[in-house]
Amino acid sequence: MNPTLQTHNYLLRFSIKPSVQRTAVMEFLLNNRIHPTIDEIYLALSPNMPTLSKTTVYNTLDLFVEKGAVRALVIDEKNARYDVDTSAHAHFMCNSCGKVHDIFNVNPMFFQLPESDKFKIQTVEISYSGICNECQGN
Amino acid sequence: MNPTLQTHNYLLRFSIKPSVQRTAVMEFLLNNRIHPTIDEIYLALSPNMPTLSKTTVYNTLDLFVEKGAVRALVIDEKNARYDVDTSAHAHFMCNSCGKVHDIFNVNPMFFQLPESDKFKIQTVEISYSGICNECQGN
DNA sequence: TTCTTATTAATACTCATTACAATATTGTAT
DNA sequence: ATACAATATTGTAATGAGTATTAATAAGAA
Repeated sequence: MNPTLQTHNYLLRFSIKPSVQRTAVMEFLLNNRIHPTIDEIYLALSPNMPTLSKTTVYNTLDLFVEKGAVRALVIDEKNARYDVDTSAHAHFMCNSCGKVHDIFNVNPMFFQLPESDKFKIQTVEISYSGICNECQGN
Repeated sequence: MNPTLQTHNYLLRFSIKPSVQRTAVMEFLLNNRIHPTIDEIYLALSPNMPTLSKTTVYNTLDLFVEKGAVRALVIDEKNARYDVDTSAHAHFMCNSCGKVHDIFNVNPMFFQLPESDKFKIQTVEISYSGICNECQGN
């Protein structure tokens, strides 16, 4: 099974009709777990898809989020970032280089939604920041 | 001791020179625990300070954050929000009205920084989202 | 095919934030 | 007080992410 067909099926599992553009975006997300911004996705794909529009990348990611195939991260005040891994895990952003990394060794309890009579709590996001090793020459 | 003088001293504790503008902004933050945006602060103060510039509000908040008097929240993808309460607590944003509220009944352990040999982790932010009671007519 | 709908593309627009330059204020030394 | 230097404030312009709109294209059904 070639990778594109695999991605096709992946999209179908989320009830997303797999167009060429959607498949390309999803394939990029699956193969590049870097929590990319819209711009990074667009810049990565446009050389091989010269007609690709940035608007399409926006629309595609909105759709992926709506269908639950992707999580939008609110950790970088500059840009929205997207993560294909929707399982419970936290993120770290380096304040120097701006890269976002996964943090998996976080107690799963932390992702339980707290009880509240004031709010119907639906999502959690646990975000860390600091400096990555590359940025402190270590 | 009048409120302004109190705010003066509050700023001094963070090594912030208390100008008229800074005092007004801090006083607003102390008296309005609503995690306001820059615009909300500006709109609230400008009637009584007609010459106030929005740039000053930006500069002031940047300074407050730098001095540790205020925390910038990254929870609302639309705007930055600011919180004078720098103690360990989480936040909830309503996806309908956009208001941000404090969540205090979160296990203090959740705010401990995890060990990592890849990153020097310096801050945590725990953000919840969903729908508030006002927005679901309840 | 032809009609209809969904998707993509291109462009224009909005609006938060930043950059920059000019003015005003404050603190200090004389 | 006055002069000077440092800091703070203001106004305007620029940037750039995200959104809205509309036209063009592709896909699907009849």
